Amino acid sequence: MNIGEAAEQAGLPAKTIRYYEEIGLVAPDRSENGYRDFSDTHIHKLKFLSRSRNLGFSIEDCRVLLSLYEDKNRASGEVRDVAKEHLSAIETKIAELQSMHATLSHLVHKCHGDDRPDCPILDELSA
Amino acid sequence: MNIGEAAEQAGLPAKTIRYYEEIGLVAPDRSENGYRDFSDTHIHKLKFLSRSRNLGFSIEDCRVLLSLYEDKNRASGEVRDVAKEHLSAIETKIAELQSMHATLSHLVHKCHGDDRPDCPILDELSA
DNA sequence: CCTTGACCTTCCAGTGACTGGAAGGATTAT
DNA sequence: ATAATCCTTCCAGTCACTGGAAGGTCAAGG
Repeated sequence: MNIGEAAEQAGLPAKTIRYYEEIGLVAPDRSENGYRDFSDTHIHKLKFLSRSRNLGFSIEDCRVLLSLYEDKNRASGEVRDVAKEHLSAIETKIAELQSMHATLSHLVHKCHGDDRPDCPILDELSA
Repeated sequence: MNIGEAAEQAGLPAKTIRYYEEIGLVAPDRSENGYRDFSDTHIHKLKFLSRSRNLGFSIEDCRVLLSLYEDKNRASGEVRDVAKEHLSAIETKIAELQSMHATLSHLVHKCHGDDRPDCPILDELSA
């Protein structure tokens, strides 16, 4: 199948699929006319990538996960380690964002937000 | 003061300060030897930028906030709008991360994580 | 048969916000 | 005098795409 249909099936932009090929995540065949030709296996892989990326895994994580997926003798512990590492990165990020949110929402509440120039938000940023 | 001390005072890497100059966020003077020369006002601005960036504002937001800061007649409502917009972006991001976290921690718990190849995480990613 | 439009190809450049490093000039300390 | 440290500019790389240009291919309609 051509890249357009592959994109639709996998839920990824065609551009992204070309990029994934370029960095060696997927290797579609080529038709005689030079068009990429995706099999169901390729689509499967692309969906795997799409789901992994949606869970926030980096491309390099995805590469590892894919290779573990294709290694029928992998230890599930290895997969778990990658996932746990990523989980704690997510936790860190959430904590950072929550801290920003707390500070900022406090400031927004303190600011009357009208036509007057007096502004606690700027006061805090410049303090 | 030279860039090294400015960096220390502002809590920003020298490289970052040069970058901020390049994109027009700060405009230090120059000494005769060609070195950048930072006044207290410049340091103040750099600290402002550092704090804003730490709250997650984009560089373009920072540019707006700085110009509002320097406009003594600004309406605090404008500042508040920028901050509120950013707050809701943070909220969106937190929600996304929490959703990823929920899915992933569920999978991690389901995976026994030992030497056997059977792995619910990969099953889910490939499902 | 020709054209139109939708598809496909490659290649190059840009995004955000830095960060690293090379090559070389200036200053300071010994 | 020399070594260490600081400063300068410029170029390239990061991450994961995304946009666009220039051009080849294919299916449908007139």
